[in-house]
Amino acid sequence: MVVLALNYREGPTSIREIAGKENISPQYLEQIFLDLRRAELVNSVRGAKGGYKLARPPSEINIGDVVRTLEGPIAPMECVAEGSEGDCCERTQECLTRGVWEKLRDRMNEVLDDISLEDMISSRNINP
Amino acid sequence: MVVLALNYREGPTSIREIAGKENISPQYLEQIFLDLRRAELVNSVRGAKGGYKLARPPSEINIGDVVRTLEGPIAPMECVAEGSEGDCCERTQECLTRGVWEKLRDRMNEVLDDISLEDMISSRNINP
DNA sequence: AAAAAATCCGAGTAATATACTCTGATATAA
DNA sequence: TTATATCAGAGTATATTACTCGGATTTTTT
Ligand code: SF4
Ligand code: SF4
Repeated sequence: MVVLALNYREGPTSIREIAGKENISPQYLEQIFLDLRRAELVNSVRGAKGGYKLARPPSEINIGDVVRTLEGPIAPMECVAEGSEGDCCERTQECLTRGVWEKLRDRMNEVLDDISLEDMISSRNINP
Repeated sequence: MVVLALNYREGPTSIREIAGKENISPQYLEQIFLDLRRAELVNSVRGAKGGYKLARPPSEINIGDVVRTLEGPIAPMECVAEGSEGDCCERTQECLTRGVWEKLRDRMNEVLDDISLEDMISSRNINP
């Protein structure tokens, strides 16, 4: 996604190109981009001279969206993951630990939702 | 550890007792407590009527210490884990993503280091 | 003294997740 | 027509991790 952000003004970028730059196998990268496209974070152009490009400007795509798309809900424990409400453990009521995971989960999402691809390529807002 | 915090004034608590309360197998719990003792978060008393007790008051034991002891370094990616400086990836210099993981790692540690066992059993400082 | 109750310790196992590959189909440009 | 791409689903293989097992040691109770 960082490579696509850098190429945002250009035409589509092919998997081959990105895979070469980042030392990832094209086949694996392909799976990743399929998920990104289904989540509408990128658009695809099929056929020769095709490839992928960001669906929105880099400033409007945050890392939280990317990570949640590729890795699922951001959570330190299954029981506080978005979508698994209660079905993971029967003692969610009396559990004194759950609150910790909820707080951690919320901070994690905040951090990642607060960084955009634009921030990453301009190295702003990440390390002071 | 929450159970030990609740029993802090009493004598040592046995694995059997905790395992029963929390629905964990005693054998597994044993392994966990061995690590906690080696990290000097708990003291052990061997023999009949023995068990474990917190090495310090609940207010002086934070969740970060417990988690790092049992799960290793708190980090969203291997390459930003404490102790794996550089040896995980050769492109740490030009990597634009690493800064994100560093920031996330720091915030995660901050959250967990800021919650003590005392906070958990009194349900303060966790959920407003 | 013997038995019971507990921690100590090193291995070993089994299920699961995840990183990654394979094969083929479809679409588009040259 | 050919080369270059994405699309798609299934399969594999490795590593982690949750968990177990067997036996030794220490202390209390009988
Ligand atoms: S016991 Fe608490 S922390 Fe553990 S899975 Fe259940 S609700 Fe979550
Ligand atoms: S490429 Fe960057 S984020 Fe990935 S392992 Fe290397 S340093 Fe870490």
